[in-house]
Amino acid sequence: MTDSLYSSFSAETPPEPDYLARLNPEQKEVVRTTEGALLVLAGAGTGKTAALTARLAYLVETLKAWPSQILAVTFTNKAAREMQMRVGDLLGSQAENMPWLGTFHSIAAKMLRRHAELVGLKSDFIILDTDDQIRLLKQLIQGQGIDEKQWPAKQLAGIIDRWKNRGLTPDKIAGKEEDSFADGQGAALYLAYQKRLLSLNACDFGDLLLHMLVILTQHREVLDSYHDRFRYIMVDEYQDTNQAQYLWLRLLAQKNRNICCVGDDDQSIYSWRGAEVANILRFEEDFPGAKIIRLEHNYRSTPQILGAASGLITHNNARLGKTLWTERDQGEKVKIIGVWDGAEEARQLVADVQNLRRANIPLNKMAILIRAQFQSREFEDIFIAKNLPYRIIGGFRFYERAEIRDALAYLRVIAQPTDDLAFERIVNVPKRGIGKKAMEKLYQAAFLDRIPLAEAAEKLVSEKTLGSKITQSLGQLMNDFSEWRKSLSVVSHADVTRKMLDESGYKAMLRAVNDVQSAGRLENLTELARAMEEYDDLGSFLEHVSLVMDHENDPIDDKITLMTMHAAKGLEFDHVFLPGWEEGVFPSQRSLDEGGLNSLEEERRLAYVGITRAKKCCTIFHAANRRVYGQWIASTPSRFISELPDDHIEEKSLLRKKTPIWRDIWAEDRSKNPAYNSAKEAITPPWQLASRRGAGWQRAQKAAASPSPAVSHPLKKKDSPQYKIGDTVKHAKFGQGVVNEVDGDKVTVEFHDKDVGIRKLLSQFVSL
DNA sequence: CCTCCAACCATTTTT
DNA sequence: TGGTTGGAGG
Repeated sequence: MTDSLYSSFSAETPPEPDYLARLNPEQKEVVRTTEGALLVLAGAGTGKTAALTARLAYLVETLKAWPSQILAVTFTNKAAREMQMRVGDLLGSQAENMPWLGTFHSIAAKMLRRHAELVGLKSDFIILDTDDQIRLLKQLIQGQGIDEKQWPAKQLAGIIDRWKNRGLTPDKIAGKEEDSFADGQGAALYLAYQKRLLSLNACDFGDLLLHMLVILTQHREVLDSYHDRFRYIMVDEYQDTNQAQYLWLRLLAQKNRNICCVGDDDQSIYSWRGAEVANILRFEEDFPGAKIIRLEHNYRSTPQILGAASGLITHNNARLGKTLWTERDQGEKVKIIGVWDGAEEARQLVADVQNLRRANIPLNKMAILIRAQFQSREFEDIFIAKNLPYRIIGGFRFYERAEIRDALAYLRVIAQPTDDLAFERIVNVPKRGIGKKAMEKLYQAAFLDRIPLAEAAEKLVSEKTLGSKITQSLGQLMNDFSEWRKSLSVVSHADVTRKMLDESGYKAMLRAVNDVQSAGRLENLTELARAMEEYDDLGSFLEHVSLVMDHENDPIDDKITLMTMHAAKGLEFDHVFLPGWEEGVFPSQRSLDEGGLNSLEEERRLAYVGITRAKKCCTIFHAANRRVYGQWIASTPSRFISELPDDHIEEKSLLRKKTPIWRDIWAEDRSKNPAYNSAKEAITPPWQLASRRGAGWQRAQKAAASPSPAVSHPLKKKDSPQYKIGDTVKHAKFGQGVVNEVDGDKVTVEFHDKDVGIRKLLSQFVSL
């Protein structure tokens, strides 16, 4: 569209603003449909965020609402941040005042802090992490005299979480539900847990929404105030909402009814954590007269990739249905490569990567998407060996690492001496000789006087009721805490943190270990202090941590990305590699065992998400043999491969037997066996057999020498020559160093870089 | 109270 | 196979 075209009818219609002109007709319709309920079914790569942000800008620019009158919710902080940024680009300074753009949890927390007293909390309540939650539950379970081994706290945490996701308060747990834990004690434990949380002035994640639900249903005036405030509501990734979030939205939207939900039922991959696809499938019933707009013009992938993905997803039944199309050039077919085993898969994949790299394609444009974390090992090993820069997303998040959590616990105690859970966590880290017995005395003192643990500790120290050694070290700690607290008013909180990490002996403890991991841990702590500098004070930093829990790592470096398909949702790459497409791995046997057909469909949606991440090229791998729990297993290619339409794929087998007969096997099975789709009754893959057979069988198999790839593909031990003491060697990450000690295939190297220090590593990771 | 070894058991993950 | 965890022993 050109300017002249516009000017010709500008007399009646003013020219569209830029952000509208850039959109396609369907996207424009999304923007202009401001009143009433609207469901946008946005397929993968169809410019959903562009439409959503334009709609937000439009509402503000046409003066339908102030930025502060729009509620815009996302699931992740990343999505919220991106939306904030893009709205900022469109609206400029006006967008700075978007107080209600955020994740479900951050918005619910913000609301809850205003009305905390209505559910018995104070507005400065703390938000617990999963670790705290489990420790607390463990105490309650043991307190009830229940065998914690038979009924693990982790399981109860999961059950309570699911109850909360469904909007169920303890009084609503009845019948069968109660029985799901420790012979009917579930509901009682849930109630006890909620009481304990209140006494700690604490909340878990589920509570943020649950408490708000209670408040909004029981306090009309609060609900009214939000009805007046929010003229428009927008929800991203609606297919991921759980029952509680749905109820919360419905309450808030019930008066104005201006709610716009965006989602894609084909990309619903989080049912296992409470998301209900039903919410999106049922939208029209929930909001009678709702309008539905489909975004089907894909701007991301080639027709080949889209064709393969679309063909796959049609095997699902529970879907609203969309037909994606694209104007892009045909492109390459999806490649399917069969290999002998996991090691060859990794080697082959990396060879492909290096070919692309030689063609000057940056590593940033490539990604390896896996089903489960255990698959990452094989790739990490080869990345290090081949010196290929990589980035692993997910796995352990920064704020979930033990050392970071410990440091945060210290900070929490500094900020709030009443935070018992934090105190408990670090009182004996590093070791201060405060064990079970001393802790029992502390609990008792705290319980009798109804005071926090830290206060009880002060008391016992001054009364000298504990052993002299313990009194000494605990006294020192309490003293340190008050010193750190005091210095908070003198120096920055980041500096207090550095001081604290030193004086508490925490850093010294890590340094004393001196293994491969401790150096990284120390680095993380330094990074933590640095990250804190961006926050005004300790309180706001801790709030950030409990809600945001993420930590951007530099995406500027040219590295290949390795992550799960779950983590890849919403992202795109020119070249996508999908390894491990074998029955049992993907679709995951565990998932199938648990949820049957529904799970199979969810796995298929995950496969769809995986393929649609690719812009130009998509390569799928499957191995004939794989090691599972240290056991070699012959594996069958994934049924998903057989579901890809023939004309969009290109198969290559690197096995001796070139014929990919397995495709026919699946095809035959599908036509003959009506149970194909019911997962459980489908032919039993070897993987499943492995997980079901007892250890006795496994040993027998081992003795009988199951297919050993070490024979067919001898590992090139030449890659790791023998080193002598005194040799100067080089490591991809740690740089140069001198060999101190040789132990079989491991070497101990003293690296020149002092921050790295002395490390023991596999000799294959270093070179002369 | 701490350390060490055997027993155990292995998805996906955001907030 | 390998990481975690909890109980026994020092």
